[in-house]
Parts: sequence; structure tokens; C-alpha cells
Amino acid sequence: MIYSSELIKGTLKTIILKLLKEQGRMYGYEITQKVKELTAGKIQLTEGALYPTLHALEADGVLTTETEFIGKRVRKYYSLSPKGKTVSEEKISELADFLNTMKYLLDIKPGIA
Amino acid sequence: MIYSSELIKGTLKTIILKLLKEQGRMYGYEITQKVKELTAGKIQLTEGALYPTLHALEADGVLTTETEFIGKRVRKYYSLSPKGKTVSEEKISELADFLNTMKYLLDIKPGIA
DNA sequence: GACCAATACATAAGAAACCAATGTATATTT
DNA sequence: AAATATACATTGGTTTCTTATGTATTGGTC
Repeated sequence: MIYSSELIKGTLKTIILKLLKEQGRMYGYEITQKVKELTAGKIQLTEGALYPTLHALEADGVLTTETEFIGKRVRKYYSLSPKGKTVSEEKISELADFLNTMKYLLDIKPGIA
Repeated sequence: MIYSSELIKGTLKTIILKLLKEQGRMYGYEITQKVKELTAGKIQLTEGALYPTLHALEADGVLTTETEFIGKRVRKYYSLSPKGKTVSEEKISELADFLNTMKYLLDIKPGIA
């Protein structure tokens, strides 16, 4: 089962920031594969969603890039900027808090609600 | 702290369906207040997001409505249709699954990722 | 050696969904 | 009587994603 895309929408940026925080640097395609692997295929990032998001984060000064050539093929590595490290901490803890709140909402029983 | 709206986007429908499943029937304003209460103000649904969503769910045959007058003021109660009961079960379990997956992603440490 | 799948980037047109603002009106509290 | 709360609704604009398309290299397979 693949999650409906609307669920992923709000969390895409945070997922990217979390992975970059742990991995140091990653390139776009690598991110799609890593997320797919870590979620057993339940989250499949599309390129049309990923690349614009990466570009936006870079434009915001959250990510920095380095381009490398692997043979003749180009690879663009993304890393957290100093600002990005702060932003990622904030985003990650906000999401963790949100997950708890949502879990609480889903656990509510008729008597409590 | 109020969650950024992008986080709520993907979960709004499911929140509504979950509440209606537990409460039987609710009207729009009541939903905004209940969500605010249950989340200690962290989730504040705006009318511009709520009403279009309710209308869409009704148009999809997921919700049914009854209009009542409280004095001269109208109140529109929403309930799950038979189809809505099925849909709500699906949405709720998908979200529960998604929350677990996201929690797993956020817990990943450098060595594991 | 020809073909397909995987790797790797990117953009563009359109759709979906929300946000902020606005509008209308009644009810309650101070 | 004024302000706040209740209660519905819509609209214009923005953001953000989806689908589709485009280019090109690399690796595996028949």
C-alpha cells in the first residue's frame, strides 16, 4: 500500500531535512530511493514534487549544493546550511509533536470525545 | 504553538471523519471547537478550509446533512453515510499506519539511516 | 549490438487545496 | 449598546503537488 499523496504533502520538507541531518549530504535520486527503502515502499517521492522542493529550500538558504560528475553524469549533492540546521531542528520537533497530537486524536473513544 | 497549516492539510478529512465516527453527528462550528479543545489549541481549523471540505465530502456521498434551527439560527449537522463509515475506517487506519511510518523515520539515527 | 531498465537531472501546464479576507446574521455577555 | 461568540458561506490568490514530458548516461540482458 502506498500512502495517498495528500498525507505526504505536509511532511515532505521535514523528511528531506531529517535525512540530510543524518546523512550529511545526499542527491535527489538518492533521497527518493532512501525514503522508499526506509518506508518499505509506502512513500514514493515523485521527481515533480522533490526537485521543486529542493530548489525552494536552496533558494531559502536552507540547503547548499555541490555538483559532482560521476563519469559523464552529473550529480547534485544537497547539504544543510547553518540556517538549515536550525530549521531542520525546528521542523523535526514540530512534526514529532504533531504526530503525537494526531495519534491522540485517533485514539479517542466515544466516551472521551 | 500552532502547527503550520501544511501539516494539517493532509489530515483534515481524516480528522473530520474520525470525530464524526465517535460523535455521531456534528456541525461545522462544533468541529472547529472540538478540535481546538482536544489539541489544546494546537490545531485551529479555519472556516475557509473546513466548509469547502465538508461540502466536498457531502458531494462525494461520504457525509449526509440535516439542517436544524436553534432559535432563528441555522445549524447544519453532518453525519457519516453508510459509504462514509467504510471510508472513515480506511482513512483512519491509513493515517494510523502513516503516523507509525513517520515516527520511525524521525527516530532514525545516523548509523541506521 | 540492440534494447530496456535504472540512474539523474529538470521543467511546465494544470489541478487541488488551503489561506486570508470578507460577508451576513443571530445570540450572549458585559 | 457594544463587544464577543456562534454559525453559516464564498471568493481571489497562492502554494504545492501531479502528470507528463524532455534530455542524457549507465548497466544489464538477450
